[in-house]
Amino acid sequence: MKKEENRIQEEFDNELCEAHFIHEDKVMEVKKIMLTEDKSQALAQIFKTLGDSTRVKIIFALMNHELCVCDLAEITGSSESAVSHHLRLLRTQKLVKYRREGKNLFYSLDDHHVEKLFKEGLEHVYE
Amino acid sequence: MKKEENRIQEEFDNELCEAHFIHEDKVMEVKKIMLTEDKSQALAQIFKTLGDSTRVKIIFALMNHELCVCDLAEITGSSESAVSHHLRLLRTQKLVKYRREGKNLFYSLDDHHVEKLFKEGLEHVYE
DNA sequence: TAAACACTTGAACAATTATTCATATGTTTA
DNA sequence: TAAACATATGAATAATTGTTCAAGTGTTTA
Repeated sequence: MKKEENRIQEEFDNELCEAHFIHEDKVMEVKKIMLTEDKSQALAQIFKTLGDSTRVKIIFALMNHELCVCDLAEITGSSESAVSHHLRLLRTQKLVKYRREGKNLFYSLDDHHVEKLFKEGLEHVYE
Repeated sequence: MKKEENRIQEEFDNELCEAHFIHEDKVMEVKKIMLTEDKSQALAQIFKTLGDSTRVKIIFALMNHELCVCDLAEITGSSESAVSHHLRLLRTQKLVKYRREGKNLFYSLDDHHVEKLFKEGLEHVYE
């Protein structure tokens, strides 16, 4: 993650030597349409969330069944605590939701947009 | 990343208390179709690669223009060295390629499958 | 109502990853 | 051929993240 100081330093650099960049026209053009810092980070965040093999397994499992934490622990081969931490992350990003039934919390997917993204990724893995 | 010892421990646990898991039927069913460890990690790896805002910017930029390292450094607002490290990662994963033209290396995308994935992610960000 | 159960949570630790810095490589230009 | 340039790279550091462990919450059951 980039620090504020760097951005300032870099803006300072720009003023001193604008002619330094090889393809100013292309750079300007790309800069015009470039994603904002917020969008870039939001996009990176989604991918980051899917970028862990335990969470990949959790999502794959939930694409097929509503499941409780200990089911997911068994399926993914991780501890219930680890799974619970992952589910918290997925929950705060609104990718999963849950309902309580007695002692169990049943988790399911809460974002079919991400499901589409996930399937697109799957296709890549299967060539 | 999960350690080998854990997997062994957990298989040991299974033998001792199989009846422990709440929804054996669902669990069995999901286990049957579950991604292999390799596929899960490969899938996680793709997402992980896209899960960094600097790389997001690099890919977005390259979707629009073939660009050299110092252009990308300017566009993303990171140092040339940092960009170069990111490009190496993208290169080893065959997401980008480059051609040399004099002193410059021009980078471009090398995997339109990932481009599709990226665009799918973009749609998510733009709601 | 106490014990058992399913799960959550915070803190600590370990592993991974991004960035920087210094140096190295390959190319062009003076 | 030396200097300048564009980029790559390895090592070091800093930040982030995944997992574990111990303790906590809410629910059911004996």
